[in-house]
Amino acid sequence: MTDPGRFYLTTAIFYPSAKPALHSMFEAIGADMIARYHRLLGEDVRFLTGLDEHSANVERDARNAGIDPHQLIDPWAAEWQATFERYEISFDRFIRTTDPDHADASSEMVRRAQANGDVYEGTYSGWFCNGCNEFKTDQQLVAGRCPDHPTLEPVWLEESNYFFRLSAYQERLEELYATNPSFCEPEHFRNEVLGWLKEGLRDFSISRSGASWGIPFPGDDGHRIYVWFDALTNYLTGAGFPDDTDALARWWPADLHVIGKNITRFHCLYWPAMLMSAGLPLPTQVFAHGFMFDISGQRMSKTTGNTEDPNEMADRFGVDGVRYAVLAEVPFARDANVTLDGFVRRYNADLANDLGNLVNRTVSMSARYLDGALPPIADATQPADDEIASTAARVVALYHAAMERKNLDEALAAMMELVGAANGYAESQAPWALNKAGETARVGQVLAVMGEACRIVGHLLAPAAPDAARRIHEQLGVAPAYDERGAGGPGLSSLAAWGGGPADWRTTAASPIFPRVELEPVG
RNA sequence: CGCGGGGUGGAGCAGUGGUAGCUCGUCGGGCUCAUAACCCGAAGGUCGGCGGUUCGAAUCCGUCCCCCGCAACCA
Repeated sequence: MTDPGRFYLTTAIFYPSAKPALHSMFEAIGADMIARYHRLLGEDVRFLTGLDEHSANVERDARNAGIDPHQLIDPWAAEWQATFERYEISFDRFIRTTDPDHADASSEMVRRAQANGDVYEGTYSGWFCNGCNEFKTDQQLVAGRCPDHPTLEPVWLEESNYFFRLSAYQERLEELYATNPSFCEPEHFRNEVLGWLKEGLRDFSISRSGASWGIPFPGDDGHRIYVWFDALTNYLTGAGFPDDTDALARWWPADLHVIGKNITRFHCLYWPAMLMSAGLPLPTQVFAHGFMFDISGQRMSKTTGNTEDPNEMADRFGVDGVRYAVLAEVPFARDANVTLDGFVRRYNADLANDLGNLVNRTVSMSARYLDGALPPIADATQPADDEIASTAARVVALYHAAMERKNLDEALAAMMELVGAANGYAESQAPWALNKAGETARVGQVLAVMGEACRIVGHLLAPAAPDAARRIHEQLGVAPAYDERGAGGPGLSSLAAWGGGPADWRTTAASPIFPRVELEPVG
């Protein structure tokens, strides 16, 4: 039984290159919104992300450059971590699979599988490229040739390596999904997993010989641990496995693995089987998100050059702008076609025009008409006022429900509904006209309602765009209720309750929080 | 017949039996507190094709076409 007050979540570890592309940031940003949301709920959150560094490509590129793999990868890792930090990804640990404690964890997982009789020596066969010095899958080969070494004929090679007896877990995995279907969400990806399960599970290879880059295979120095016992185990390393029993008791099993939809097979079948073999409890849920595609439906990737540079985007419309635009534009559970212009339009429409302008007009009028002093919200009792209050309550409920299902875009759409209602309220109440008519008391009530709506919106925005949320509250004159990571607050239900504003509420000076961004001229 | 997802106004999406909705864009009007922002209204779709069930189908059934993903260290 895990402590309901704690929440341990992870992203997949990223396959490194010189610097992260937008699609990698998408997963980190989505997971970060979930992490921050749970901190806002008052939970003790641990958030793990990092890099998967034991790739054959890294070894090969380093060898070609005549350097140690670490010389190649360390600057990359520094660049990734810096970008994650710039993007306010509130990780507790940035794990690298080359970290020493991770080698211990991976080795221990292999040893446990061995002790449980789930590891055997078998024969792996496949197309081997002598240029790359590695096996290639059918899909990697282009017209039967290695794309990197088209002049070389790949050879069919067999090598002896170690296998994990996944097939032995067929029934237990079937039982897992029969009793606990939400282990894999969303449903359409679970259906796919169930399909694979129905087809029958095949043992998978867990070692490679001949490589020196990687974690030595326990009991056979000629082999390195291959992929999954290395990569998946990072989630355990990040929780203190195997030696830090206190941390492990606190954080394992994980509450949530956020992953890309392409690796559901490994997280939803391999991983639980590995944990069963090791005698460890299973995570609560694996959530697979969709992908971003460019406008023509092409998958974004560095090779096709159709991805965006997250640092350039942040230069253009701010870290929070990018975070929001990406989260709002892509349904987390599904694929989406995206464009840079689409992100800019989303930013302008939602953040600059609707939300930013709402805050700006509220704070401006408060300063101009009331010298910044907002009266108690309890004075605002007209039907229109009550209507905004009930809209706020309904929106907060929708927001929670959407977050519970990890429908991040839906949560933000709910937030925007309150923004829209508040802008409509401003129009119908017209405090500028009331002021002209000398109805000062009513002006105060209307602006108090608008300020209160903005205050709540700020909290709902905080997991997605933390810095912008801080600035909104600053201009409203609302003291920070939690730290920069969203922790230490009284809980979102009290923060987002109508009437939770400061007792003696003083707004400060208005200045645009989300400046409009011009669309770049075509061509 | 391998498995899964998808095909809805110019773009992106919601909608699983009862007058087809949202956001952006476009056009018209209003307001002037505000970031040329905000508010209201309008135009625009035979819901991939065909067949069927039903009083009634985007929604259920059948069939066909097209797109995407899938045991790979690609998010």
